[in-house]
Amino acid sequence: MRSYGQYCGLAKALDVVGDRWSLLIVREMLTLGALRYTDLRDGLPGIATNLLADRLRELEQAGIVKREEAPPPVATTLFRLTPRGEALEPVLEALGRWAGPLMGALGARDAYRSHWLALPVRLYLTDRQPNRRPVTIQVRSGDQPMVIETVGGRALARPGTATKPDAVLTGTPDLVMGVLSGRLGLPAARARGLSFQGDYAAVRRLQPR
Amino acid sequence: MRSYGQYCGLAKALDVVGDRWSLLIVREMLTLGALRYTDLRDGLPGIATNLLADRLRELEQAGIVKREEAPPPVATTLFRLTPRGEALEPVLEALGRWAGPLMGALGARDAYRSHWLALPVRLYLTDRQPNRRPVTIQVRSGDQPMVIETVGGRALARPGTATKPDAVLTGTPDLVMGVLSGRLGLPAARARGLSFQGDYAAVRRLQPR
DNA sequence: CAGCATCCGCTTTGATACTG
DNA sequence: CAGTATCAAAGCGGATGCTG
Repeated sequence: MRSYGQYCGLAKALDVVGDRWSLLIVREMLTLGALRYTDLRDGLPGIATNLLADRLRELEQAGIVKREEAPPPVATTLFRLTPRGEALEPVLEALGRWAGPLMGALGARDAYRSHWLALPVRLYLTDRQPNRRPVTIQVRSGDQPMVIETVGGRALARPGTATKPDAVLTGTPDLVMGVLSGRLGLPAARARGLSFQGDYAAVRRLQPR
Repeated sequence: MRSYGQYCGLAKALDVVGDRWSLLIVREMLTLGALRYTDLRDGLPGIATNLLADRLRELEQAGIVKREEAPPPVATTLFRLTPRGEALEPVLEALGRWAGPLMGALGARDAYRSHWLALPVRLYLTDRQPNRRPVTIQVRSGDQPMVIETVGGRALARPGTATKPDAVLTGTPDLVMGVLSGRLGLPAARARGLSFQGDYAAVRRLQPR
């Protein structure tokens, strides 16, 4: 990106992360940690491969991303956020929170990856009964199953399958997100196609903050 | 901006405010309130006028900016943030905070407008002795004089001149910002060309949070 | 296959000139 | 004052090719 050439913090920040795709690349690594080039590409549907390579170079130059050689037997390149890159979390949080009202029904052209659930779950959901036993919720939406677990008053989502989840949500991501956030009641979500099994109270322990 | 086409809050937010210049336009209105087209242009050195017109239209469409007809005798168009636009403040705050380390010495090609001081002062400075009488600091840097005043434990900056300021800072914006933030000591700033008169303790009451 | 680089058409941006 | 018009340059998206 060309510099704005303004002595202003906001402009300087945008000089570095204001390029198209840059913050979404940060999102991927903030969500999943160290990633291979191809994993990044899969998590960023729509990006041109040369742009991904360009951005990774620029972010590396800016000290936001570092490149690691994975040890054998994998022997591949891994991309990971530096501490400076991780420090962008409050920025993504603020933007994501502001975007709340924009997350309506899933559009016909909207791509979705299951792991995109992890960031909002971690940043915006709390466990309103942190002293009871942890809750496990299985989500089936998108390209892979996800598990949401509560730990220490917070909620975390990771790819995987739970053995005995308290609840299972299956359906499009807008319905799943709607129910998890409490924005959408269970009957309304079911009417729109969500499949729900288990204990709804387990879901209601999660609360936006 | 073309949509990323991703069902993810961050991507949806960037669909709306990720365009080049958009957040800087928001900065201007968040800092100064309702503004005329030409005032906006003056506060955004480097923007092409057609781009400013385009962005204002897009931001208006997105419900972030509204257009007002100023009453006579002014009879001009004013642009102002809607509540939805003002809700972007935490985003600018997070980005600005992250940019701290990027605000080194003023670059040869960096433009500067005095009122850019207002946002960092309001968002990052507190009065560490809120119960004492308010402090007034005059800043002379850039295109117009600015006054910083403490009120209710916070600091505010506005264009203008104080009659009897506790301190007066004159010099390049990097030195002024350095001294105000405490990042730069007074002797070091003076050695680099800052002119300081008055009570340094008044400045030291301001503290980054 | 992972990790790019190159090429090409299209869109966006930037600089400047002009207008009601 | 508040834009529109025009045109060149840069950036982006998509396809494809190359290399270890």
